[in-house]
Amino acid sequence: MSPVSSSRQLLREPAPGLVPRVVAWFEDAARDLPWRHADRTPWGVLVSEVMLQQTPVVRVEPVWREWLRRWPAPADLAAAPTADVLRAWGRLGYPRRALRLQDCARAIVERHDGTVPDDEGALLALPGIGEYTAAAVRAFAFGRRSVVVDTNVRRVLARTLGGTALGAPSPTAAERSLAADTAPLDDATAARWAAASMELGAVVCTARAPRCHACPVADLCAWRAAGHPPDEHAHRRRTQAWHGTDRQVRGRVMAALRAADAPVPRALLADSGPDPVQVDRCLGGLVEDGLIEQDEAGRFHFPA
DNA sequence: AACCCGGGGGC
DNA sequence: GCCCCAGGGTT
Repeated sequence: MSPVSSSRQLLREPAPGLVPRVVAWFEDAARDLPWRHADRTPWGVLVSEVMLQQTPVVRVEPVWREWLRRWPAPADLAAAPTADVLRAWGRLGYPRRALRLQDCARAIVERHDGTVPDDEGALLALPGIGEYTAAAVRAFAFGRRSVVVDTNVRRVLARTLGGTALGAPSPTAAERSLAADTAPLDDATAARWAAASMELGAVVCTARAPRCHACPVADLCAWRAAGHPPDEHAHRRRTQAWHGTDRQVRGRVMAALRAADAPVPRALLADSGPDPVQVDRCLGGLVEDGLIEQDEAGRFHFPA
């Protein structure tokens, strides 16, 4: 590296040492996850990223394995009965993701000849692929530079560089800018940094009980240096209600249909919630979302 | 920007 | 019981 590019790098880098040390730590500490194996495919990476949206790794892994066994390529999922797709999704949660993943597979077949695109714009245009997932697929499937800003990266940067316990309640332009400035310029290192910073947040720099003693950059962490001040946005974070909500009722309906091998009459779904009006509202919503259908006899089932 | 959308496990 | 989790889509 020339002196000129070296000084540029140093000036650009918010905290000298952060990136190389986290990347070096990752070389040893990386969890052995199937979508990281050498024989991974872009499709497998994409599927993992969609499943990992709001669902922890330990619950995704077995479903991912079975999923890739059954539908190893986008064309396979595109051709599958939607009922099979929703059953295979199981209890990962947010089942609309399963519908979007199948729509995504169909779009890949139609627009890209069955091959996962490596272009960020093309990825973003696919159903269920947002800013984070497009960047992640580019980095992890294709080894390309992209700025990955997930909840882990936001927390790691907030702590090490910002000196705060957590990021803002929702991602800000300042956070994206900081992440962009932190990401190395070359493809290979940027892709490693993306994976490494996420991993650090997932297993060491965790939200609840961070393991600072095991952190490769504890000595340069601004949050640790400041004495671990509490989250200044705590009063603004709303924890989502669960008991008695439509989401809980919808989940019970989906679980009942997964357990059934034939269309289910409305009467057998009554215990999905205490309030019949709410149950009907949720059934209507699930139909609206394309997650369930109603036959001539009024019984509910998954789409064919 | 705010809201909706599952489900489970750690503490 | 509370909080968090490799977010996306809609309004």
